[in-house]
Amino acid sequence: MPRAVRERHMLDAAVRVFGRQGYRAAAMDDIAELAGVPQPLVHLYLRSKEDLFVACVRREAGALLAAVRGGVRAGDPAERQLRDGLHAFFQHTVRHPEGWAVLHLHARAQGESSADQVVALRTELVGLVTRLIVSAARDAGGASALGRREAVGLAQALVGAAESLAVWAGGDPSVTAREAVSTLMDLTWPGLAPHLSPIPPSPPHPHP
Amino acid sequence: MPRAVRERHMLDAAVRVFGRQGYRAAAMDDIAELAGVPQPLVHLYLRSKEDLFVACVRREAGALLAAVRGGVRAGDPAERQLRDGLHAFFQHTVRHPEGWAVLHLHARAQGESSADQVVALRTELVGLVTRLIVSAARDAGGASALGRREAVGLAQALVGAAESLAVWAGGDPSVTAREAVSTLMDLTWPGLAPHLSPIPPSPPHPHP
Amino acid sequence: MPRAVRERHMLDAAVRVFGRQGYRAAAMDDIAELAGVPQPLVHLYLRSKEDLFVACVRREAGALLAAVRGGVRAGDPAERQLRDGLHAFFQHTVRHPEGWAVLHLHARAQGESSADQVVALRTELVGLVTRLIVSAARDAGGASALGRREAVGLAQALVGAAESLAVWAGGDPSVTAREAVSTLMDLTWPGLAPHLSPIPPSPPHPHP
Amino acid sequence: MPRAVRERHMLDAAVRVFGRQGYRAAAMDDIAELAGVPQPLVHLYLRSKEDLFVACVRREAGALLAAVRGGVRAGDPAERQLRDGLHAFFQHTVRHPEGWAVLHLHARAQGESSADQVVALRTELVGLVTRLIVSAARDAGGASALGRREAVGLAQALVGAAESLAVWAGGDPSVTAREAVSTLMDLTWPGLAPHLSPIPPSPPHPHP
DNA sequence: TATGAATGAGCATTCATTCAT
DNA sequence: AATGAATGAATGCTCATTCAT
Repeated sequence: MPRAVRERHMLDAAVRVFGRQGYRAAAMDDIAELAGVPQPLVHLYLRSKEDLFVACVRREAGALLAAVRGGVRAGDPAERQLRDGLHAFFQHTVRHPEGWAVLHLHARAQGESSADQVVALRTELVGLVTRLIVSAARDAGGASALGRREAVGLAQALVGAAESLAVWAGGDPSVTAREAVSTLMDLTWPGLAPHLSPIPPSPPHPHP
Repeated sequence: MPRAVRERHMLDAAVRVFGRQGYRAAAMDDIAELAGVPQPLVHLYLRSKEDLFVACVRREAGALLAAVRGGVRAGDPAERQLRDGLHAFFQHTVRHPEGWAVLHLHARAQGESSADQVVALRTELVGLVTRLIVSAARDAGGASALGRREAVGLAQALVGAAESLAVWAGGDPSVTAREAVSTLMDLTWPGLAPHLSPIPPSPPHPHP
Repeated sequence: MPRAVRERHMLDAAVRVFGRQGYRAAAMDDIAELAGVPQPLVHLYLRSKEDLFVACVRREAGALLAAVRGGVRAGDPAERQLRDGLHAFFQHTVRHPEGWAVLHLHARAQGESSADQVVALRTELVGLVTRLIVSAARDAGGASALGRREAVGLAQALVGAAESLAVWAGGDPSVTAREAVSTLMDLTWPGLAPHLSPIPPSPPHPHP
Repeated sequence: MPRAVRERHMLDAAVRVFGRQGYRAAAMDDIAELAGVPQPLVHLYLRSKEDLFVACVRREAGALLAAVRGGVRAGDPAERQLRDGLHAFFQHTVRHPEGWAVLHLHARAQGESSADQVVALRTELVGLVTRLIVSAARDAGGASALGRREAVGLAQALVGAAESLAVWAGGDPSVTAREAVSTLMDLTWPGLAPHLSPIPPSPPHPHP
């Protein structure tokens, strides 16, 4: 069996165990057993428990980010991009609950190196949203003055709301990704739209 | 020294240590030392490490909830109540970073009993917001049909956004509680208002 | 059982195990078992394996040095002091073979801190002999020019010879401490005496 | 590359690593890496860690013995032979510090098989000196009765003194091999000479 | 009641050694 | 013959918890 695939098995197992038990409570023995390999092999491949954890976090962060990026088409209008990005986000977190738990629950509470990965992920996501807002606002002409700092604040709030809904959707199977998107867009698009479009779409929510 | 005050010292110390190190990494020795009591006394008063942790979570959750409740006046209009509640929330989390870390970072990741406390806290906060929305919507007449489930979703998103901004404000001293409130209200009030007022109050952002 | 005596038992056991197996081969478990205490207690009392080893070395070095010092009377003539010191040295090393093994065999080969203890012990012993030689030479008048460096060299050789004979005597029960003293004095006194007495001591130290 | 030379490289590396770290602390990995060969090859050639160590000890013991033997001319007078042998001894130990460390510091502290090699080396050296003394004494006629046992004792002391001076010279570059020889001869020759020369050669230190 | 002392269980990590090629 | 890969065994150490006073 090639090394790469063995290593992936180990990471899979590690994400599962770390996601369920947290860093300290997770035993290297359990991870090795779940991966079906002798425990020293885990050390041979991934050096130490901390390195293994950081590798998990990095992989899951990368996967989530890729999912979000992959769900968005660059040329689309801002609202479309936002909806698509959120949809991809919810779909990914719901489909990978342990990875999401590692990122959202455990990685921030453990050593610097793993927390940094999460900070980087958040920075990336916030940046994505911020860029979307800023560039759309620029297209909208000078109508509304929206500074960089304000945009970042809005993006922080948006990402936080999305995380919360991801947990909500993850814990209740009756909540679909699509519903989470609608909920979040209903709540925030009216506040966002005026900054992003030249003419207020005469009634913001046209209900004839 | 009366038992109650000794016990409070222990909880203070425990919140500090748990908040900084997390559940597993925190050593009972450290907590006892910081509290200035011999370590078996902690067991005598709080039974076990897990019980101690749950007690911390319960106390901090209660304090946060009390702060939010205390910041709101019942008769005020919905927007006022929301703003005041958020302000109290941000102020409390910023002023009690270790307690906030225990609640936000660690409590959800450790055993059922502590996670339950956080769920209860969230349920309470979400309920607060939900009741605000629902009752305001009821006052607004049948204008907009907003079901309980939709209201819960919105509240979840709102609370999540608030948590995110609390972390943001906690990590950057230049961000005031007031700015966090504005940011969140700017983002979400336009989406909320139509449901809460009889007449869509002359479009929130008047664009002639 | 008082702490001091428990700790001594641990050191006794440690000296035995370290003396027989060397530092790395010695297992903390073995030491604890031989001492009749649970293994974490050893860590509680003596912190770490290295600290335990250093404590052993320090104790054995101190004991050997005390034995040598205790065997010598300050006012006696140089030859008498040398004989008595050597006798005490051989007697002690033969009676405490494991302690001697720790000092002579293992302590110099392990970390700095333990090697330093041995260096200190040797420095002390060499200093003892050097002072004996130098002061006796001074008493002898300017007859023979014996510089400090030469005296140190002679002392180094003497101590080395003594160590070798200690191993010899330790390995062969038929060799008594007294015989080891005679052997070493026969070999070295004729070379030493001329430096230490004004007139080739028809009686070396005339006591009228 | 022929097997013999590969094997020598391994022994070279092993002596370096063993000399610096001691038996247990030395890792087969380090030795293999320093020798520039894959680690299983070391096992293939030298069977096991212990065998490798014994091979090192045997080689270094042989080299030291050869150096001493090579420094002495058989027909020379006893004093000359002793001086030359010591000179060769000091020169070799100073020039091969790691080999000397293996022999003097580590080999005696590890398993029987390596300790035996050191015993054999010492026996050889002691035998060399003993034969020198005994045969010179025999030449000297019955003047002094020097039994075998006495001769062995003297030789033990002499070799021990030499070892001590070797360490002294090894640790202080200002001490030359020649100075070490002088020091040791000054100390011991007066005690040795009477046994080795027909007529106590007009007392070594003339006492009228 | 309160405390100094003790202990049993668990865990990450290292290393010599051996397969499978 | 020679090597990359794998593994079983062992070890130092920490910590929550409980006695004995």
